[in-house]
Amino acid sequence: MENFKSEKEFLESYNPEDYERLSLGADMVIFSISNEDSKNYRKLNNKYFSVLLVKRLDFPYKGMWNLPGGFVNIDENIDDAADRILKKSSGLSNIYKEQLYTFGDVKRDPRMRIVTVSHISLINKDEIKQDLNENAFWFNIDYEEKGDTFVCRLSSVVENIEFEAKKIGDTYQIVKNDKIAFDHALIILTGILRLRNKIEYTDVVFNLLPEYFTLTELQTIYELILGKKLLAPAFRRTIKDKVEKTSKIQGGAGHRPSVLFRRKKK
Amino acid sequence: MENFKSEKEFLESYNPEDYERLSLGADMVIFSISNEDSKNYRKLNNKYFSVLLVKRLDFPYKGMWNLPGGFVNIDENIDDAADRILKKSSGLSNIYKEQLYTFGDVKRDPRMRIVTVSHISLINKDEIKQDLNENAFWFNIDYEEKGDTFVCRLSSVVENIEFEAKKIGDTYQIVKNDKIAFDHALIILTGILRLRNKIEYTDVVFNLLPEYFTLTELQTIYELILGKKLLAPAFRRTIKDKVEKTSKIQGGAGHRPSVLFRRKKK
DNA sequence: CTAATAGTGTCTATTAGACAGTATGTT
DNA sequence: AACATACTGTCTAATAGACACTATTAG
Repeated sequence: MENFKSEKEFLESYNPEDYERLSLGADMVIFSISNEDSKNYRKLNNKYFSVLLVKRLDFPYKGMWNLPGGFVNIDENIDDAADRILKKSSGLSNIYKEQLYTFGDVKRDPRMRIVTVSHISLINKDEIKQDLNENAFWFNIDYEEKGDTFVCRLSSVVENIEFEAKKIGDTYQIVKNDKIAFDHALIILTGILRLRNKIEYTDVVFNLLPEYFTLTELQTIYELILGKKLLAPAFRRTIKDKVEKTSKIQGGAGHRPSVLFRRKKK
Repeated sequence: MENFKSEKEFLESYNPEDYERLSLGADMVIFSISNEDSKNYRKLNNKYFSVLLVKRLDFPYKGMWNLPGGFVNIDENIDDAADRILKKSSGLSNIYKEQLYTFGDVKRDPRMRIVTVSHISLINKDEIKQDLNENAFWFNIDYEEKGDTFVCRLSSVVENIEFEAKKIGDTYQIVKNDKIAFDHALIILTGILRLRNKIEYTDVVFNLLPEYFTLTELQTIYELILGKKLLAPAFRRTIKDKVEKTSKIQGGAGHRPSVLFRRKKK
């Protein structure tokens, strides 16, 4: 190595082309809650935990589904690329997002070496004002774990998808999948697990909700994400410091109306 | 976009050079536990939570400290690059590691766009058989948090370092640092926080220990990483399902000898 | 014996789980 | 009135925190 007198001198002689380079992408696992109107006036709406997927129109994996994503530009921060993709897919800005994991196996993309920084994002999809891209659909997530096997069913108006993963040590491996492109099934799985874990010790759930909500709605969302039922008294006890009662009331259904709560700011 | 008849045809026409590319690195936050012999025959050894840093001999940031790291080769998985760097810095293979976070701000490296996938790794440094690189040193970590401020002191035989970060929302920002290169202070901080969090609900600690250890040693390591004292009876209660008593005993000091435990495998 | 650490018993406080019961809208 | 959900009271079980006490070694 040559001997440079100063950092400035070093930088001027430095040629980035000397190193092999690759492409960097950002993929977004955008989660939200979907409502299905109930036919029975007495019953509450059905709620679903859902994820946004886009149908691929081009090779590779043409006709299969993938996560909203794109390349990180050479002069763009990863965070900014993630925000740009979120904005493009939903029209929304200032959305909750966090980095999930970076997937970079050499052959994950058949075109060339593309490393992707995956993110999860939580949105209240009722805030989306624009129409979704015509190839983008919300898929309701239903998953179960039996021992080391994780089975995930994704259902939308246009297609039903099922994939399966096996836990080997600390990592999961996709063992069944024929409709999700690239390694995106693994990314979705990683996102579900991250959110399930994080919902227990953070306040991220509130990003899925409108400003005012009932405690039953909040509990249902916890149940959907955790994949199990909770007992109301215990749930209300643990959540009580995070929310505050408002004077608003949600009525209109064939049963006792519910008080609307709001996230408590400290 | 052209119309391709098959995935094969598409791939043959695809030119990776059409996209701007960048360099990918992998940096390793290698944690271990250091022992300092006690002068008083009655007293236990002092233990420290420590991290491996390397002095930079070249520009940029010549003379400052950085994490062991390197580039991810174009035909190399990120995991394999991380293992290669671990092997190079410690001589060890099959070490515990996990991906930490991907840092990719445009200007994080003055040379060019380098995105780095940081990892944490936990080792028992007594297993290192080879000499460390002459510019690599173990730094004992001592940190404290006061409100939103995180102060971290790193001390080694050759240098003492202090850096400070402020919490803004969910993220930390380095506000004082003059001896750590690049954004590596932030990476170290992120690693400490991740480990502190993870030690509470996983079994990763055991990667820092030899096969046989005393419960007091184990408790001390928890205390060092968590940055607070624990009560022995409560600690022993919570840890008891993860360890098993052996018939070995650690004596030789001026006090009651201790039973050696081992990690319980299921 | 003494200093220093190892290890246990037990009381109390806090938190989680379970279940039963009461309350209150709309049709 | 009846259904469906909203919401609360309270008992019990499990877990965490605190402290005091006993045990055991080298010198």
